[in-house]
Amino acid sequence: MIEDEIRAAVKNAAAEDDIAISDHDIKLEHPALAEHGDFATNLAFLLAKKLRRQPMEIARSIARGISSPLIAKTEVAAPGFINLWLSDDFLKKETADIITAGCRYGAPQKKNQRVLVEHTQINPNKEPHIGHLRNACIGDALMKLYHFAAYDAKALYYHNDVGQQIASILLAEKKAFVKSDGFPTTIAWASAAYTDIEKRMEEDESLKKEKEKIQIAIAAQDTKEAARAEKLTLEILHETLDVLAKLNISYDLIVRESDILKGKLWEQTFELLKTKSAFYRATDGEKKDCWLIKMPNAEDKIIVRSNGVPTYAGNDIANHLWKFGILPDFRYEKIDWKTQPEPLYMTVSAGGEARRDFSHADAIVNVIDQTQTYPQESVMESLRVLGFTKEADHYHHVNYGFVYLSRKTAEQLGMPVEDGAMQVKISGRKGTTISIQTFLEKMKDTLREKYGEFSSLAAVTSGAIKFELLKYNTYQDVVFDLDAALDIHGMSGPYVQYAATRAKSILAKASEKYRSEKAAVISMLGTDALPESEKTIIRTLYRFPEVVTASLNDFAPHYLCLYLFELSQTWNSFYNENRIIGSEREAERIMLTRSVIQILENGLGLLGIEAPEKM
RNA sequence: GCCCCCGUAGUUCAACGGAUAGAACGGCUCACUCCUAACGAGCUAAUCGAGGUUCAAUUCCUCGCGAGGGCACCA
Repeated sequence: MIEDEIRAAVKNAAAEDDIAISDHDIKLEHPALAEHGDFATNLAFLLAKKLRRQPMEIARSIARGISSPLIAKTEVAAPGFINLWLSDDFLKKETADIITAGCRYGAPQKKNQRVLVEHTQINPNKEPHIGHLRNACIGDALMKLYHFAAYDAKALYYHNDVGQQIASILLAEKKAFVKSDGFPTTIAWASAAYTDIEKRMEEDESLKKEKEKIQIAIAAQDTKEAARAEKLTLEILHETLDVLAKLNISYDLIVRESDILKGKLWEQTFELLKTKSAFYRATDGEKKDCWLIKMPNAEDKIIVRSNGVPTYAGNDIANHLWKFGILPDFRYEKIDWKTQPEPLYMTVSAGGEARRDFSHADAIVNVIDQTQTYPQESVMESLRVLGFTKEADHYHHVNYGFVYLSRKTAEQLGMPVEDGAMQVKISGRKGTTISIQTFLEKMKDTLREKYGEFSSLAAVTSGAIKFELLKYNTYQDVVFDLDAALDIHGMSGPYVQYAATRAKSILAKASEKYRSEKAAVISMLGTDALPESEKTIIRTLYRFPEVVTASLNDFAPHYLCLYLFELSQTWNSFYNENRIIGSEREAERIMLTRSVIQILENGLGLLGIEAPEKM
């Protein structure tokens, strides 16, 4: 990459000056102001103390020695920055590279590592809402980034089919206080029935007891309750995945919690843990007879209840030991639900086939909301306690914040809004929840009202919602505003999509002779100096690979959103001021247009967003 | 009480310890016979407070204030 070459040039210059530095010392940044160059380094400041010399003097002396065909100009700026300008040759070559590399441009170096990305994992008693969708979008974007970097990445969906909320739903089904007819989907019914039965149980002890019986029956497996739980939760899961499939979000493997139980993964985990002193049994007090894991920075976490049943954290430790290939593998069965892209696998406890590609992970990424940081840390700590420190270090909890709805959006969706509230929290209990389906329909209606029916309506809706959910720091709570998401004027998916569409439209009109890759490369490498307006675009284009790498390293898809928006702005501004077809630099500008389209497509693709031909 | 996260224009968000804190929306202007105007240009306005570390702090440390979350034998 360009940065490595610049580092080498700086290093050589320093060496000439008898200053030994490693690549690691040279921090490069893109200055905020164009007048400070394309790259800047603060190297002189870092060396000043060590060398007992003035930063300015060091900077001058190093800058003098910098020589590279990539660098056109070097300047020293007070109080000691070294500023570098890229050469036209580099900018031209890079633009040509974008066209030759095509959809692979920006891909980080190949890593032969397996990453398991667990995301979405919605409990089957909840209708998927926009908060779940944020999770799915983050997970899916990370998956695409990993695939782009040629990791062996798999998307896992953890299917919780034995929890106590399943027992509640089974009870609700048996009692039929809420009839299933009248609900469009099983999940819509389950969600409503669950809320209803939970309320009733608060007032009725006998219902509670009945539920506990069901729960024990489910846990025992091999019972009719367990069979019903399996069937019903799979039906709900199927519906959930259908909704996500409509947004092109898909998975490779469904891990069923029931299979963790059937495979006795917990029992094996328990035996391992018991050999460690940081895992202990409380002998008195409130937590008498519970097994806990010592937490260095928090209260010790209960892993096994006093009745001997593991908590969720316990099963999750087992789950992760499996992921790293420490515990024996599951069996797998291919499932075909027609609506998801194949192949989609599911764990099974018996039958099926053996596969080695779903465990033995080099790294784990769990997209799980912020409230679960403590249990996640307990899983990580357990790995450490068991001596799997390398695995614990490669365990990443990508936490993300709540999605609130803006007051206006909540009102548009007909949700109850408290007086004076600027934002509305999604809560099943308060009745302020809204399904992804309903949300998407509302967005489509809004677009139809504004622009009428058009071919890319679905792509724009999907792009709008994904971009809006991905454009923020994951760990921040965000306020979702429907109009902002759809606003072509703002920092939105449609804005970026529109920029791509307009560029594509130019290409479609361009003369045939400019369309080939060869023509592109030749024209870009011409000898004329690049006009400033074109340079501005290329200066944004060549940063794409850096942004991809940073997004991946920081688990931060929002870097890509910010970048794509900036590129779109730069492009729109250029488009507005400069004629492309028919200009004296027609060939070069058409090729520039091609590069812009390529980057927008590559970048949007990583976010799971289409760049439509027409809008 | 302990732990975590957050506090930046009126609003929603950026900013790897760097140079004049960026955008977007809103408001106020301008522009629009021209490759998709669903575009573009300009103006407006902000780092919660007090110390400290540093050549340099929105960023790191300490304290305070404010908001959210966690500290379940729920998941």
